Amino acid sequence: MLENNELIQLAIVDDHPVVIEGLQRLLGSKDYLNVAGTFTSGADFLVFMKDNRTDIVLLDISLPDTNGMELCKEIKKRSPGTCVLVLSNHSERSIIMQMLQNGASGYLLKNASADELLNCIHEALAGQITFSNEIKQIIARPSAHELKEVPQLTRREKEILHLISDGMTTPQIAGKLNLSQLTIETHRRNLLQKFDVNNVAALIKVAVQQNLI
Amino acid sequence: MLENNELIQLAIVDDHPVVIEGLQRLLGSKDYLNVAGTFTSGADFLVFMKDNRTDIVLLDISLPDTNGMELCKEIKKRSPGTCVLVLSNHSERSIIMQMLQNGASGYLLKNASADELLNCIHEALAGQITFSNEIKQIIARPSAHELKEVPQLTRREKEILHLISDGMTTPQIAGKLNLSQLTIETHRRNLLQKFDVNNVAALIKVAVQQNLI
DNA sequence: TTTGCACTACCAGTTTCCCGGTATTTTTCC
DNA sequence: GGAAAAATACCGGGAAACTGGTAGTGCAAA
Repeated sequence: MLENNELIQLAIVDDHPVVIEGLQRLLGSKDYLNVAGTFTSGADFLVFMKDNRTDIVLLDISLPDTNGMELCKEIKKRSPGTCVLVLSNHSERSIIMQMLQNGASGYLLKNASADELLNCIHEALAGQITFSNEIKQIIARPSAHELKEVPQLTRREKEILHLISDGMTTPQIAGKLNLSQLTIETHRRNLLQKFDVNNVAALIKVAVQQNLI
Repeated sequence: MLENNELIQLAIVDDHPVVIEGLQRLLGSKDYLNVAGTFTSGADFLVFMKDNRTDIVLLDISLPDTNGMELCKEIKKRSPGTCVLVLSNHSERSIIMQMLQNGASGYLLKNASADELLNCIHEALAGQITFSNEIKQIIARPSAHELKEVPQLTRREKEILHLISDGMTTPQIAGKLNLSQLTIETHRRNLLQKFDVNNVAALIKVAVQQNLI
């Protein structure tokens, strides 16, 4: 917890110097925070962290020397109290969610406004999970972001999709619904076709990612 | 878009009268919105909507006559301009995400504070996707909410999990990684054991839901 | 240096899934 | 009431997945 009137120590990790400079100009003018350091590599930041309290780090994912996902994990491991706010051009739902799972407190795309960035910084420091509006949109409706159409499923298809995702086999589903195994097979086939995938692993992945399950 | 000084028309749909009453007390005192109607059934609300502009509806999921998921879809179908803000005791990630996919603009649990509710109402009306803090927490880190431990995966296991979720078969993965099919089979076996599931469908569902993919 | 973990590989048998479609009945909606 | 959509069922063959384990090598950490 920050003491009253103590400056927020903020670090920036991004492989593009112009991004760092822009962020410095924006954030450097705020009298409640101190841009304690800026880095173009993950390794340099990890060294910095050893001797410098960092309340929050604005972290890009694409770095020359490290995988941002692993770096995020490593930051949280070494300094659990440091908030990681991802600032990235990667807008894939999968990357967003994995970064959150690896300990990031928040995620914004680089096109977020200055106000949004500042707001997210404050929310993260307040202990909240924080997303920019565009990230919330991606999380809520990934298909809209990917310009894909979510397949329209019939009542029975939805039911069977859920049962498949619970790990039930075709014989088990047939038993539960009192239908022929061949009927279940046809529904599975139809599901694979509607989602344009070849097997159940890809089907379930897309269905969960598109918030159908 | 609301005209300046025009009251926000808000409806409440919940099967518990005490919840409705509490919300009315809270919201009824706000001079910028009008509690246009309260309903304990989905059907009644749909009838109401026909003749009454509703800018935002606070919607429970468990209703006596309808499935809240389908009701949400139906509301958005009949009146796309109406914001649906889910107010529910259901905290399962799966339900949250399905409601969002069905068109809800936001989601809060019933234990959210008055301030959070009001804030979410404003964000939803501003065209944003909005979550209470607890919902963001659940979305970001479902395992923490479910008091489950996310399995620790080795580097190879992660790689193979991703490839499986992309729909690749064991022979295909073996070819891609230059490993024996039997090696891939062992990794798959280990993944199933770590996640305590019986097949790949359940494996991928849990992995995506826990934000590992 | 030793121990433990990760990774690789083995393999036969059984079960399940996917593929190539086609066809009939029931339900829903206009 | 009719058309269209949804649901049900068919079925053999081949491929893939799952199951029951066991075992050896290399690397990392203590």
